[in-house]
Amino acid sequence: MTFGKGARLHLIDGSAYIFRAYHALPPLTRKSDGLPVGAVAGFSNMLWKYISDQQGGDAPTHAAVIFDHSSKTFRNEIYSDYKANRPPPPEDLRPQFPLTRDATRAFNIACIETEGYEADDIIAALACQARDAGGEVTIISSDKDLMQLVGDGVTMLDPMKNKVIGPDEVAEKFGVGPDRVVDVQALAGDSVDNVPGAPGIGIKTAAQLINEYGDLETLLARAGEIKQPKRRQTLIDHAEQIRISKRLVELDCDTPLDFTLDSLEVKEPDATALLTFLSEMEFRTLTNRVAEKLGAEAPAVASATPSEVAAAPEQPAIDASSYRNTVDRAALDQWIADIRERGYVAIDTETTGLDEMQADLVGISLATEPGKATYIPLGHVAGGDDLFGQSQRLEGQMDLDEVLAALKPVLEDPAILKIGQNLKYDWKILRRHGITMTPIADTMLMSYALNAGTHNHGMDELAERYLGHKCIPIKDLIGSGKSQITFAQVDLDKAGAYAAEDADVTLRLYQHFAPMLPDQRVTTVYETLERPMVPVLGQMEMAGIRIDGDVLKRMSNAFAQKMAQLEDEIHELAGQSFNVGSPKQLGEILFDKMGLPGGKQGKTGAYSTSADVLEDLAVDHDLPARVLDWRQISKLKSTYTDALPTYVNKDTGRVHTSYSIAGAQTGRLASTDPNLQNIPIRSEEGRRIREAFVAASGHKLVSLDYSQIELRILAHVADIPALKQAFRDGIDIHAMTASQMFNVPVEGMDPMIRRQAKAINFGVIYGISGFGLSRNLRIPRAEAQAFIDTYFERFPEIRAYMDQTVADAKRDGFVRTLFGRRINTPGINQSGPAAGGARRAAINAPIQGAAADIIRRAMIRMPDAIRNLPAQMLLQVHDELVFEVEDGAVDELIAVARDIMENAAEPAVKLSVPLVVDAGQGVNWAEAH
DNA sequence: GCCCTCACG
DNA sequence: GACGTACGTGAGGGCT
Repeated sequence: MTFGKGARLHLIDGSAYIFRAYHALPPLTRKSDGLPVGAVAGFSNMLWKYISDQQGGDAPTHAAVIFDHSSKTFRNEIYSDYKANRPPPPEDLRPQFPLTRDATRAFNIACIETEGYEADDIIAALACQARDAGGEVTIISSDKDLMQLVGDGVTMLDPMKNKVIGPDEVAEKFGVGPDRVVDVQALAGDSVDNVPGAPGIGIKTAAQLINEYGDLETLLARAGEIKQPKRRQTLIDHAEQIRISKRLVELDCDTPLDFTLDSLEVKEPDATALLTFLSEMEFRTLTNRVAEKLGAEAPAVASATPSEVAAAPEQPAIDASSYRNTVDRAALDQWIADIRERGYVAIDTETTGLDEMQADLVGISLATEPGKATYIPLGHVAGGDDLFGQSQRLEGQMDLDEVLAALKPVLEDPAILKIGQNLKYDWKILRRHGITMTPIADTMLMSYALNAGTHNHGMDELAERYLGHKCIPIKDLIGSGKSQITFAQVDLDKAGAYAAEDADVTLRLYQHFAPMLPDQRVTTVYETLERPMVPVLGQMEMAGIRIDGDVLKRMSNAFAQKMAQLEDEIHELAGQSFNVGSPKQLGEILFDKMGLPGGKQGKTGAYSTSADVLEDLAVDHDLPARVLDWRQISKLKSTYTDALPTYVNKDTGRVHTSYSIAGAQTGRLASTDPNLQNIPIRSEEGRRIREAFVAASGHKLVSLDYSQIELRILAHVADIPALKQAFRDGIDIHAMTASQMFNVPVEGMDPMIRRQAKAINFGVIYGISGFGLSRNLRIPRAEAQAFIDTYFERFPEIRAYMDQTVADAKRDGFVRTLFGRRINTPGINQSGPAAGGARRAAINAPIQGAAADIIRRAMIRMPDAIRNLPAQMLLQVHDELVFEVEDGAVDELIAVARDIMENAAEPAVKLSVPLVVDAGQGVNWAEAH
């Protein structure tokens, strides 16, 4: 097609892609030879995503990726310091530049660079030509220097935010239209590119001046009329420098091009060329993905590191058709003999659901070496509808009890390792059948010890990342949504392929991860903080906690009444009826109809109606105050009083949460289905929900919680003498902080002062900012910043610790807790706003993580310590453990459990501050806490 | 399935 | 000079 009317040209800013890819990804290297390829990988992924996204009716007819060629351009002749303070590209990025060109060509997209010109110049020339020929141009970049090109026929697209940048967006950024952007840039200058501009003038002022005088030349000619003396003098003194700046930022249409627009026509990628490139780069996931999409065979991708090869030589490909179901005793006995001989087995159970307390066992799969796996179907039924709602058991399955009886000695044999993925699930299922698996290994927890912070640890993700294998999705077997069936209804062949594959994959993951634990120095973490959690949490979850449904029911009714009443009042105040629960509708009422102050927020453009905002409005208005009340009650009702009773198990009459061991980045547990780690306590109405968590008759609930554990850890790791002494002396730590900061005595301290010190103490743990503290305390930002400055002056060790932690994270790509837990920090070397978040997370992780380690250590020792007491450990809430104890044994339990908790760090770590545990007891959780 | 909001440590 | 801002979670309801 000849370029002309109707043609659509996409111009991709290649250099921006490269740097974004480089900073967004950890420093990957090609496994076979160590060549750095992280940026190439990210770049290729972005190109692939771009191509995949361009399938609609407005897909481009022409496209090109444009690169910068060299750092010296004609602009250096205009101004020798242009881009002079830009650091050279990182060592490991440099060899990747030519590879990104290769990648572009492999994707069959035109690849353009010209000696002596920046990518921006070429983009400008192409955009002009294409526009003049009657085509439409989209520049894929968020570079502000390109915004001057926006106009008729030319738009930009921010590839990260997927947001179109048109004249309005340009005006929003620069305060002037695209045609005046260069004037503003000339005045404001640019520190990144070292464009001087006019000193003391930023974009805001520049836009104001240009809007007042029309354009830059008029402004410079009439500079003498400017009222502000300093500004006037600046413009007069620096007129020449400003004109040079304009020439630096200005892009013109006359960059010589040695090719035509027609040559940029979009072509289909050549499958062979593309797949060859990707497999040579050893991008396994992308190779497979591209092959699948193009309907081509993926070439083999080299993968294994030397240590992996040693662990698992010549693994056969994962092939679901190679497995055979085990359906008779002779075959089962053979498997058992094989397992006994080897001393290990990978195991996976298939059930009718996700709730281990309710799901029925449907089958068991086993694997003993890569490629050697089987499925033992036990409870499969006919799929279709049956006569009386009775399910028809399928032929060709062994008897469940017989199989379990045969496997039990193996599964409980202390000399045979049972390997699983998320083995807590299978452990609980089998425990319900009287089998207690031990010893165990868990590939999910191995990955967590190694890779926390980098990615999640589900089997499908691990298989894809580390084995280059895409597992059969469960949805392919049981469907989804309303028509979903249970695994019991899946036919035996399909079930066998799926289940045996899971065991096979688990075994391979085990072989992959096992040698890496010592390599990465996380063996101790895995062995002492991860693996032992499985039986401990398994028992806690199976114990469950009793809930008084009547109490919740009564509260729910009361809440319903109160909500209805509040709703009426709110509608009355609003003058119309609307859904109070809809932030969208509420925002429109508050800000459009009533005209209250409080602007738009967020990328969706919706009004924020968060509690923060409503609290400010509530000072002068009744409606937001009522909405706050309504929200609180609505939350309590829907999330707690209504939802909790639905989780009561029919058989046990108790609620059984499930803890994720590998869910949180820091080592904390997370509680789901239901979440029992966020039961209300801060408000009085909410706190009463805890009255419904009750002990069995003749028992009490006992709660033990660590006092200030994170601050104590901070005092220890950052080695802060004043803080450590205060903890040793048992002084009120927030009052002590306030006393040090504001030079007031601890005795008779103003509670407000103490409150502020407390907020700062917590803020420090989170990587404090003046902004955050000012919002939290509702004080002016300058005041908050002054507090923080004083704090760091009084406790300089904290600043040093924070700087050191961030430096470590930047150097290593991870931080560690006192106990060696490794938390990876990808993104710590990013630049821009995202870096702030990564920094704070890196500062917080060792503190939050060490606290998590300590309570894990206590929990792991607890079952043995309390084995002779009539007591059970039921819940963990980050720094709190909840027990159910017979009435007569409460005091003894408290003594024993407190001792374990207070000494949990030892002997691994000798803390320089004491750990203190507070205890409470009662018939319900509200009393006990 | 995403966003907003809010419950906890 | 501007950006976006406390760390870590899970769940329910609205809306598309």
